Amino acid sequence: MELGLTLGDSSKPLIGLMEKHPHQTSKELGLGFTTTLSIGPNITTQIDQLQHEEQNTRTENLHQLDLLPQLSFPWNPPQNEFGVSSRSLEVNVVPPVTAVAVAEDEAVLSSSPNSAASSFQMDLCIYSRGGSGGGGGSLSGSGGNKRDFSDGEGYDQRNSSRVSDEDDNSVLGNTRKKLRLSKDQSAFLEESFKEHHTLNPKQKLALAKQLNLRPRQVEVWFQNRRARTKLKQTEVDCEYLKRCCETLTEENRRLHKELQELRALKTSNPFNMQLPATTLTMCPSCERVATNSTATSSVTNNTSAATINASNKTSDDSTSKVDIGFPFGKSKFQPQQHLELN
DNA sequence: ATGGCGGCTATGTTTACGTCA
DNA sequence: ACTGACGTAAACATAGCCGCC
Repeated sequence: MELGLTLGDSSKPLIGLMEKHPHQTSKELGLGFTTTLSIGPNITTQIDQLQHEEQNTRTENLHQLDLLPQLSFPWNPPQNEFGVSSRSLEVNVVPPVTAVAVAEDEAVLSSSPNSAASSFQMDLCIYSRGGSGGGGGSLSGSGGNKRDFSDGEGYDQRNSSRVSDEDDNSVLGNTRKKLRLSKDQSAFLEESFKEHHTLNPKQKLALAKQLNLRPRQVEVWFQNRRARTKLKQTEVDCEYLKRCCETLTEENRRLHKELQELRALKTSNPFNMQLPATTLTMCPSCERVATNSTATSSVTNNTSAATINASNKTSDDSTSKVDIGFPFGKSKFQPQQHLELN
């Protein structure tokens, strides 16, 4: 049984839900049981890896490593006079005026009537969204949004797209033009995302420069990427828990059935129940009495004939009763010692 | 100590775009 | 070729947290 995450985030194939929600009870998570589950022989290794990686991640976060300059990607674009990659990207190339603005760290747009920026401002008039803050660049309609695009990024996008769409003469009014990132750009961002899931401002600027994008675009891409990763991980977790639940239900059903059979056997032929004492074991973790077949083996051992301690020869129910009911809620119970799913 | 401010992230929503029947 | 449904991803909106002053 293999559960994998395939969204370019293979570094974290499986994250235990409990680890991710250390302060939430299983009930809050909607699980209805408190267990640490183990599926497949590799789960411990995976968790160890994840813990190790998480530690690394924490270390990264603590030191805020600026890894970008050291990154070596399949292609390392040469720089043009703007300090911007001159590699030709198929789409979404920021026009020179925007590139300059990026290179100058989102410089305030020139108001010179003859400059390219002036036409840019004209485009702003076309593309400013109605009722969203006006031409000042602020998109905070309700005052709750403190991000007011003071760097003008949000409008660069419309400008660049407008320039690229001038040929088709499409007047889009209040609609925003959205451009797909090129494969190279996406791949580069993915590589960077593998290195670190968040960017500090320096890294953001460096990435934007290298990819010929605006810092805001890089920022948004990382936001969306994190969201996608989380969504995917949630789906994986849900599927994982669903399978665990199914397995545990089946195990519970099987054990109840086994218990019934034992009781029936005991009732019908009490003298044949005198069996060696060694067949009864105590689970070291949950301190519950269990038979050998369940305490040391796997749930796949369906045909095991559970035995009852021979010391209970008297057939006294109070002493010979074997509680095989699944011990949900036992805090010490660690199913990974009992369950192995194939 | 406290409040305002700016920067950041997480999360949810909107919307443009690509694909496919 | 055209079209509508649908999925995806870029962009946006909002709330909350944190550090700084």
